[in-house]
Amino acid sequence: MKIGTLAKRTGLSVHTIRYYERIGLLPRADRDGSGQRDYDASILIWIEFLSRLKTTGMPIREMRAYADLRARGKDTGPQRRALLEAHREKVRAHVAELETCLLILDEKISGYADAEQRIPIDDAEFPQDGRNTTGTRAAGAR
Amino acid sequence: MKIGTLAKRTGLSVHTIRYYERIGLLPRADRDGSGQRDYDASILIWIEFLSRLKTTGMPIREMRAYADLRARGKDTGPQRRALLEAHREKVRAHVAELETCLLILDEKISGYADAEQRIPIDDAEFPQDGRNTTGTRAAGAR
DNA sequence: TATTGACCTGGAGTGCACTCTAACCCGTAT
DNA sequence: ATACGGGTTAGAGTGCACTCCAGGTCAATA
Repeated sequence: MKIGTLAKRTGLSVHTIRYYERIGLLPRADRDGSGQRDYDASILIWIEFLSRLKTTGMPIREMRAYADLRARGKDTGPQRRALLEAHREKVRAHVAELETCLLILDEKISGYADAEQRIPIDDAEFPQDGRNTTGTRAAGAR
Repeated sequence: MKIGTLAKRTGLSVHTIRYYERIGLLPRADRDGSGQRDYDASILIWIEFLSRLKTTGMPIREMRAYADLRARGKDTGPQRRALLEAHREKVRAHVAELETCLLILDEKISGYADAEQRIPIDDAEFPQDGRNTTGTRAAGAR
């Protein structure tokens, strides 16, 4: 598989794929006869996992640390596990924080909803912005 | 309250507070006799809310849009509400994504844990290369 | 009086994670 | 034969969100 295909399959740009290789997130790719990168399907799994790490907010330098351990292969299992466990805790903490923020957002939104309730469509007395309040008699007040 | 105090109370740096004012996230602060910013306690609530938005991943330009609506005051309630509702959906979606990632992390970590289980402390023998050939019995030959 | 520490401004610098450019090469289709 | 649609490199540029610096003012303390 060539780099363009890989890009399509992963959602990364070809630029990003080359960038990831340059910084060591992806292993140096095999080349075909004319020097072009030729990927094995197995790379898809690795990239997908990297994307998960990215989604969960892991910075690139940490992904690189993980990638480096993986490249060293044997005996680095415990370290990789420790790294992922530490990361998992951070993600859990972040999720908890987000849940709290969601509650606060809910409250704030309810506050606005209530305000809209208390002052019905009736606030036609600030016409200037022309917010067409749902088309209900545009020719109204004033 | 002066900027240093506010910084301490909010966890922002004084640099950041001035930066936020410059870009319009914070209202222009009142000044005391000698031109120094003098904050009213009410700013704490606004900053706390901004921090929530930030925690939930809202980019600064969007916080600014919200701050601008707020500054315009009257009649912008519905727009502010819409903005927050849209944001809330993004946050919910992100949380869901994180939950999925957590499951995958769990699996990955279990995988490493299992591997450590299968090869106890016994692998003090470093078989130099190649795939472990797991046969190193040590524990339960499987 | 001199020093200290906190404040002020405009503007430069930083780190991250891409993203793009210039100038090149290669194989296929018209 | 040449145009095109890929690929290659080193290196420059971008956008975000700060973060810091130089050079200054001001009030209080040693």
